[in-house]
Parts: sequence; C-alpha cells; structure tokens
Amino acid sequence: MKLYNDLNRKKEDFVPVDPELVRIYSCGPTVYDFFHVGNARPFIIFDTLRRYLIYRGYKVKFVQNFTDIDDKIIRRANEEGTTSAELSERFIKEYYTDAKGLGIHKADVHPKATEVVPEIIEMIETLIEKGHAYASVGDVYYRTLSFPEYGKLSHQPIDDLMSGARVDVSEIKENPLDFALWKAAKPGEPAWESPWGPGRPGWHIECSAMAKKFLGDTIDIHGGGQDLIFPHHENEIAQSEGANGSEFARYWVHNGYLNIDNQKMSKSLGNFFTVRDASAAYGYDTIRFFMLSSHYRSQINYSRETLSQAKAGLERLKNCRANLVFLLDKSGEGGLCENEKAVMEKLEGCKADFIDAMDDDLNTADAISAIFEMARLLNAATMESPTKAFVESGLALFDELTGVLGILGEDAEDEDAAEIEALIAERQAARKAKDFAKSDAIRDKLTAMGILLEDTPQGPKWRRA
RNA sequence: GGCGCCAUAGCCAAGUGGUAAGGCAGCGGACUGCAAAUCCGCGAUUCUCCGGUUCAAAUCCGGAUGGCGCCUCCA
Repeated sequence: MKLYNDLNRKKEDFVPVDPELVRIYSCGPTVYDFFHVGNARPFIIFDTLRRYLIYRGYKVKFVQNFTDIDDKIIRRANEEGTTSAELSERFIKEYYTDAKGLGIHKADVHPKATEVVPEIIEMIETLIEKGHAYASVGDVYYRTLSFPEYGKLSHQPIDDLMSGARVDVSEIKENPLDFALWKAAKPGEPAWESPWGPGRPGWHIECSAMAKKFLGDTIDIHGGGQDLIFPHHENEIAQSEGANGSEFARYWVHNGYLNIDNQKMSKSLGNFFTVRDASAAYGYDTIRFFMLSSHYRSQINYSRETLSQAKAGLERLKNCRANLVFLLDKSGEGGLCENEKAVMEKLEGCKADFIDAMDDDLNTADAISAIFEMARLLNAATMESPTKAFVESGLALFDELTGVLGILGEDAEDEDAAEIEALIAERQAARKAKDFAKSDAIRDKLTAMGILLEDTPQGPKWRRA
C-alpha cells in the first residue's frame, strides 16, 4: 500500500516497523461540544484506513485521544455552571453516539488527557533534564530552538516561523516560538499537583505522552486534519523526539478541509453544522458516504446539493443490497450457471480494482466506483431467476467491499416488521381484486411510515427509507 | 513575505505520458395497473487559458487567469 507522507510530501510504500502490528495514533476531539462535520472527516478517514489495513491482514492498534481538559472546556463549564469533568464526560458520551452512527469503530484505546497526567509530568521532566524545556513562573515551556529539526513537518524554516510568531510582551518565554507544556493554574481552575506547582498539561504534550504510553516511542501512522500540521503535530515531534531520542511517527497522514457552501467553516459566518444536526437532515450513512466519495486529501464542499447527491448515490447501493437479500430465499437451488460464472469473474475484477484503488493512498473515490460497477453487474445478473449460489456469493462479495468502507451499516431488526407485513398483505389482496385505489392508499400509508415498497416479479419488496 | 493546494460535462468526482472511470441530475427505450426500483441507450473530439518538451500531455516544464489553505486556537 502507498500512503502520502507529509514528512517528505511524497507517496511512499507503507511498511510498518513491526510487520505484524500497525500502530496508529489519531488526534481526537476536544470534548466541550458536539463535534461538527469538519471534525467528522478525520474520524471517518482514519477509521477507514484502519479497517482497510485490517482487511489486508494487518493487526492494528489504534489510539484516539479525548482532550478533556483545556481552555475551551473550562470556559464552557463555567458558562454552564458545571465542572470540566462533568462537561467532558457528557460530550464523550455524545461523541460515542455520533461516532457509532457514522460507523466509526471504537479505538483500541481512547485515553483521556486527565488520565495520563503522571506520564505527562514524567515526559516534561525528561525534556527539562535534556535541556529541551524550562520552568518559568509555574509554567513549563518547550525550548523550541533546542530542537534543530523543528519545522520539518510543516516545511517551514525556523526563521520564518519566528517572524510569524506572535510576539509575547511578557518575558515568561525565552523565545516567542516556545510553547507551553504545563500551565500554572489560575484561581478556580482545575489543577493537578506537579513539581512546578499546581497546574494542567498543555495541549500538545498530551498526545506525545499518550502515544508513548499506549503505542511506544515510534508509531507507524499519525493522523489528523491538515490544520494540525502546525503547530500541533510539529510540536508533538519536538516533544517526543526530544524526550525519547528516536523517530516519533513514520507516516504523517492528514486529511483536507471540509468547507461549507464553498466557505471555510466558522462560527462568525454561522455556517457551522454539528454531525448531530446533519445526520437528522441526511442520515449518518450519507455523511460517511459523502466523506469517502472524494479523496481524503482534497478539500470537500459540504452543501445541500452535494449531500443530496451523496444520499441519492448511496441509495443505489442500498437498493442493490436490498434486492440481493430479498432474492436470497426466492432464488433457485443449484450451482452457478454459465452466465453467472462469467459475472462472478467480473465481480472479482471489481474487487481487484477496489484493492488497487485503496492501495493507492486510500483512494476511496475510485474504490467506490468499483462498488458501483459491481452493483450494476449484480442488478443486471439478478433480473430474472438467479441461482441461490449466485445471490449468496454476490452478496458476500458486495458486503465484503462495502464493509471495508463501512458505508452500508449493519442490518437492524425491524420492530414493526409484523405490522408492515400485514399492511403489505392487505395491499396485495386489494391489488388482486384490482382495487387500486385501496392498494395505492396503503402504499401511501407505508411511505408515510418511511417504508419504500416495490413490486417485483417475486412479490412485493420493502425496506426502510 | 515564506510554504503549499486546486481548476476535468449542469452538479459531484477518479484519472500523473498512450488517446477522458464512476455517481447525481436530464433525455429516449424496456419492464409495471400506476409507481418505484432495475436494465439498455444518449453527454466532454476534450480536461481554465497561452506557450514549450515529446512520436504521443488532462497528465511533464514555463507563464497567465481564477479559487483556496497554512504560517495564530482550529479536524
């Protein structure tokens, strides 16, 4: 597999340090609110990368953190008259709700920053010992100039970074580029004891500490949004490599931005959509499908039109699968006929195309086109009395590929099935009696219940919209 | 000022040297009580523009125009 590595800005063959186990760290949410559709992109992308690596036979250890202590959380908690801990717990729960809806599997470890404070302190002490950090009035800062490779991920000469850095009027920091590892507690803020007095960890250090604790000094893939390249990931490299003395992450993979109506998402423009709200409008599955319909590194545009198009496209794949499931117990026994054998070969060709696409830097857009081709072949081949053997193997292959992308979700038991089946039977009776007014009325009623009904040569077929 | 990205049919979107995937929308046909779904057929002589390299370029090089991002919290 090839992956684009931002360290050298090239597609590289992916070779994990340990051929048996791929170690991935992906930056997770700061839990002070529902996460928005922009946040959802990396979650979906790296979930898909993880699924694909597993599909290709790797074992994967996947770590995604929760930032559960920071300025925004403290501020929001104060506004709501609650504590940081309660607020972050609440939005961690909400994260899991949306993540599950989006088909994002739970990470192997979901560490919280507040759970690794001892490891963070230990790492900061190491950095101080090695001359990479210094304490200053209860804070601790990273001495950026002590790490000569600073800027190697963002490809910025350190001089340019310095000229762009905000000049700090105070003399707390030695250099404007220095960033906080430990922040002294202000009155009323949550605080942990440390050698430098009560305080809390800076944002960047938590990821370095968690990656080290759960994945070791060198990880294979570090993921996140492009906006984290600088300063967050640059700082992680400085911290981890400064403290551990070894390479931190071998492949740095970043997803592109998500724009709203061709504009950058921003609260001042009011073009902000949470996944919770977006899912109500289009469905979680549409959001995931939409994200995977373009290459992960390109910018994508979230709009009413693009989401509606994604929903319609996904519909085609859902119909294909529903048709196969419907035919499962209605198809004839016996082995594949000659024509079906030929189609199966073409389906295998689609699978090969799918793998080629995914191997090429996770080209999910191209991979999806292979699935559409597969759908066309399956639809055409099952128009009249396919064999059960064909339907079964076709469905298995279809599920295999859509499952890697996680785009069709899992079958859910329908609690209203009995009632729906009764209505459909009633409608069939009306149709048989050529009482079309009644049969159409029943179909309208089912439509209102969110049931899509189709008449087929094998009888009526229904599924949830 | 520094570092980058993008420009492909009405819309979305693959394609990094060999003669333009796929999807949505639309049109025609088949099927259907009607519908839905599905199948078949139809759309870029051409990839923003201008030069160049090459037997050959959407793909490489130079330039122009337009759009965007990072360099500050941010997925």
